[in-house]
Amino acid sequence: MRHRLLTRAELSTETGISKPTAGESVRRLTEAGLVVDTGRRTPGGRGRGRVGSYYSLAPDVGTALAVSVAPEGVVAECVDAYGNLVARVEEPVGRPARPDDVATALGRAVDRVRELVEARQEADFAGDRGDRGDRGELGPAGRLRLDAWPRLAVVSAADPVDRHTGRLLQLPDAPFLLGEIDPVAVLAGRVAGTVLVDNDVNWAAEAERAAAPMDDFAFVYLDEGLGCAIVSDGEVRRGHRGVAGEVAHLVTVGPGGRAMPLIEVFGLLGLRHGRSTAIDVDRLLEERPPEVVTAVGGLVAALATLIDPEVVVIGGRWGTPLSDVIAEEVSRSPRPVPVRAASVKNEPSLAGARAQALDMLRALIVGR
Amino acid sequence: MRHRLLTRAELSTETGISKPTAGESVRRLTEAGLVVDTGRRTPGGRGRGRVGSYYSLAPDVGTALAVSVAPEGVVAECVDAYGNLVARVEEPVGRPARPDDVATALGRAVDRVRELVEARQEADFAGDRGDRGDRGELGPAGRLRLDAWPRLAVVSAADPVDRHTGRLLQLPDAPFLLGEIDPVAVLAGRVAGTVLVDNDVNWAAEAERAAAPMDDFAFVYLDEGLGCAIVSDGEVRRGHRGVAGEVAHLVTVGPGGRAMPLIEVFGLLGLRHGRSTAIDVDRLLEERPPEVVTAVGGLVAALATLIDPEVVVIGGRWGTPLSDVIAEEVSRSPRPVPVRAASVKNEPSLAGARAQALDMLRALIVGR
DNA sequence: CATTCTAGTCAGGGCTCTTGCCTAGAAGGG
DNA sequence: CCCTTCTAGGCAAGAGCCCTGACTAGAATG
Repeated sequence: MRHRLLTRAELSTETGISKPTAGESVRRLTEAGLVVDTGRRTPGGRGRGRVGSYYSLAPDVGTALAVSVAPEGVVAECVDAYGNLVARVEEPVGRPARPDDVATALGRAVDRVRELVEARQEADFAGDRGDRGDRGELGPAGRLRLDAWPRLAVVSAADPVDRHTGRLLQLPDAPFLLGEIDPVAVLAGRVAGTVLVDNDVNWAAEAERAAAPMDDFAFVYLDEGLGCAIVSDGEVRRGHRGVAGEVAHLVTVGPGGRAMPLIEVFGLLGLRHGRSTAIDVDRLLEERPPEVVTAVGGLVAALATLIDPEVVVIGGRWGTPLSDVIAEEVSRSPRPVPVRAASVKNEPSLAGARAQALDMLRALIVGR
Repeated sequence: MRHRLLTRAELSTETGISKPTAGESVRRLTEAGLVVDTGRRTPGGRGRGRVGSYYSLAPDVGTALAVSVAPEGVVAECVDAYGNLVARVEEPVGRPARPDDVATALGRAVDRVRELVEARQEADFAGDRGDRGDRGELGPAGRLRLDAWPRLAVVSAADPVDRHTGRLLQLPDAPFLLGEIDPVAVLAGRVAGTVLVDNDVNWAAEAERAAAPMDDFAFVYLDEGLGCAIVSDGEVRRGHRGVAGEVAHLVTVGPGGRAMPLIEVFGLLGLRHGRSTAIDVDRLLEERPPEVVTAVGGLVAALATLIDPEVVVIGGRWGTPLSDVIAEEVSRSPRPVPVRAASVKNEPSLAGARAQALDMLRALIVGR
């Protein structure tokens, strides 16, 4: 998976397994249909010895789906076992997002991804036939009609997710952006295997961890919704129901030193959108009220005492630009903790979901 | 380890390994000195077949130490691989506990445990010789002079512990009961292998988990000091430095709805001992001020939002009796979470440390 | 005293791995 | 131009650990 193309001798040195065993393993894997002789041979130019045969994963080991579901719309990506992006579809949703619209967009995005994958396989098939035909070397792989269905899906949703059912959860006093949709039900008929759903913030934290490996940190996401992911001992910890880090209701320091839930601070400051429960990010960024910084400082302090993170990473549309001020606020507290802005800027949740999808696909291919 | 005494045939059915292989394994284990033929034979009375030979762990696989270090004093226990208590010593410390006194008590307790273990081995040795002599069957095990040194130690300390060094840490605004002692240094010359030190609350949570298996819960310990252990996905999570759950400084709801650190509430209510930073438990239990219940409610609410526990377990000298009132307070909050009193009443921290010591000893014996 | 039952052993064989050596086939130098 | 050198890959033999099935040892029972 890491090298894409290897001879048996290379596999032997790479893995430390002896040559005969590596050769025999490749034979068994080929027989099982997991590995194919690509027909390619080692170039004469490299070294002088005998030419080797390049093997690779069979083209039909399958693909995985990574999907991001947010109020703006749905993004669905299909990756293969090498981590290549095979297809990508963006499906916008009109604002305000109604649950039904989101669910349909999700279904449509995945359907369109499958069409793209099919088209691409068709093209590869034709190309393969052409190539091989020229060299008179049509491998068995070229003859297969491939299955375009992803073997699994990993979904990132911009709302709390029930760990066991995969359904989105409305928590009291928390913004609920997408509504009661059930991604597992929507994808059940569109994916061959598991559908894993989790909160976008948890996936973003996963991406952050991949970018800068850390065992213990907290990822605070400050956008229209408020979220937080907790990574302990190298894993995202989701809690019993899966709603660990749903910080909207955490008691913090409000205006005038009063104790109040974090989300209430925004209400008091008139920073919540009139009709929905979401935060008015544009206005917040204009006004940058110090009360908000103090309140977030309280959240970070609570994380520091309860989780003891190495660092608190701040992301989100208003969290990232305010991270400096928050860091300063926290540095003045009696238990300071390093605070920094998120390092993954581009679609962090999707990146995390994609990495997870790739991991799971590889495990599925390798595992028993 | 679970059965103490088994024949090769029993080992075979118990493990699912075939009889010849089980027999061969026992031969290898005996050769390696891990297992011995006890000389005992299956009683004629049970079944009719041929008599079998009972094998057991070799008597020299070693023991492990579990130690609890608290302001009242030190308790040291020695357990064998079966989980038997081999020796126990209690070493009181005069109050107020001075760091030097605690360190000496720790060393003395461990020394006395070793003396007890040695005495007991001497007795066993004599007994063995007597028994076997009568039956003319002196096994090779009886001849060994055993090593009384524990192979590892697990220490529970009533203060925050640095995860990497094992030293006790003074955190700002938190009670510091034992002082800057370094259990690893004290035990280095008294234990053959690893010395693992952790906070008493974490060990108590471990004991709680053993009593009622739960994957995600928080354990709040309310005594002279304030502590909290966080169990996520079946493991105690210690955080980066190891001070996760040091809640004394957590911002909560103080008198008059003001946001303030938890420990400050006790200061305002005059519930801290004059000279030390510890809480005056007796007075607290007399007065049972509602402000304390509200403040603890804030702590539980913070745990509920950040950790999403299945239940919050409350222990400690004043936490246990107040757990009902706290549960009621929490049930009125917008995010209620089940709250109950701790179920392990008897030396919970030592019980947790003992279980860990046993686990590690067994891993040491089995592992490579 | 033959039968029955259990503990333990023996023989043979399978699977997967190893090492050591051999063959195939290309490149390069005298 | 041929021989040497080098790499890919295959073959043979054997180690290690496991299995199944059949056998032996030795006690209790009727």
